Amino acid sequence: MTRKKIRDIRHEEFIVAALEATHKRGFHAVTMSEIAAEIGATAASINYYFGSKDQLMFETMRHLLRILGATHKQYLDVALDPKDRLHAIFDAHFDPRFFTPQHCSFWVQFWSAAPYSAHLERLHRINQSRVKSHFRAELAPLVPAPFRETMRRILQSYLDGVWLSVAQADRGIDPRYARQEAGALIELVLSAEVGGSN
Amino acid sequence: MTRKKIRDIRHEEFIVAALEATHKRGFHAVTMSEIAAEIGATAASINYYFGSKDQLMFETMRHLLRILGATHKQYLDVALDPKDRLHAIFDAHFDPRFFTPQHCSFWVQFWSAAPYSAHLERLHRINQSRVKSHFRAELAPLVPAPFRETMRRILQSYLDGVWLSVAQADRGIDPRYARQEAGALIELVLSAEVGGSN
DNA sequence: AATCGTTTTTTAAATGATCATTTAATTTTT
DNA sequence: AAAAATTAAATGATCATTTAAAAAACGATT
Repeated sequence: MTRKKIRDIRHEEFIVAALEATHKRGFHAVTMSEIAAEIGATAASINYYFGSKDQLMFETMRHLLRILGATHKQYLDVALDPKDRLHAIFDAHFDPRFFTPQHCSFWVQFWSAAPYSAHLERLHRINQSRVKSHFRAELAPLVPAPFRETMRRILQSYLDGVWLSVAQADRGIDPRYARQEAGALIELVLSAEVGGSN
Repeated sequence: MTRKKIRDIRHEEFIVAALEATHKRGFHAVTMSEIAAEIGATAASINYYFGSKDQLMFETMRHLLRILGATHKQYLDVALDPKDRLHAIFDAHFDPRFFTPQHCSFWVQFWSAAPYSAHLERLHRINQSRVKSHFRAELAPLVPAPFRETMRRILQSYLDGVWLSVAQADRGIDPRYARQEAGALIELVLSAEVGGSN
């Protein structure tokens, strides 16, 4: 049953290689040869399979988005109440599979390059609005309408900021700690009505 | 009294040009010629004044850090109580002079490239710990010790995340709105003790 | 299982383009 | 006239991508 086509195997391998090599050398500095060398292959075969360097990077990001989506789904499936569902967003982003300098640094560098490529920008917009609508949906039963949008922005900016910091800290951050901290912020946000307008 | 040396004038001009051109074309994509063209000069003169492209980028970031520091100082000078002082950090980062796609996008791209250059990394570390210690100092009289470090991280990640989002939104965000939102987060953080441990 | 032709995969080398940087000469300022 | 500032052109290096050939995998036929 190991009927996997070579094509699919290579696809997977080169994407992993792209993540690794990019983390080592930087999104723009990394060369085709370096990526290929990561799996003992040659630059030309990247083009054979992906057509171009840009396309490889694009597919690599799509791969990250796919596993992020799947992970999020897993957490949603076991969420019991609205608060769990809100936690699920952070749990997914802070899942050990993702929450590594490798992924976060690819992520940050990719997005910071996005505004300069229609191709990448589109992917960014799609992902951004996906996350946005998830946050909105989960916050709806938890936070009264007047504050809701503000709280969403706060949570979302915080989330981005944490990834940014992981991208820069080469030792990474313990996922458990990140979740705990996110939990603290969620508690704050949910107590907003109580805190009132000081 | 216009005794400004040509050297200083060009320095200033090229830094502005670097910001503008980088915003248009991206940190890595932008070329020396494009930056020079921004002020009707030629690539060679950038090297005459700065020695290299990297050095120009480095100086440009130092310039941003300088005016951020000066702006922060201004706000601190009129702060009356600890809460004002905490606000001052956000007021500085969200000052109209800074809070533009141009600055934020240079900022984000620069930092995302920082881990790959000892030169840039050093600058990053210095700035990072500067901001960290400011946050710590301002939070000290406001938040009890057990929560303090968590709150600091939340605020700091949030701050980074907002800049990231401005870098990507090409129309920018109204500074007044950003400050208001930061104010809301500060209120949440300061009410933490009340909210207690749920 | 061995052979041979076909297709797929891989590579080494060639191509071509882009740039940062250097150099040497020119223009401008002092 | 000397020094400073500027530039056009040359240099040299780096890469992504293309090309053409080699190697490996495959499959049908003995």
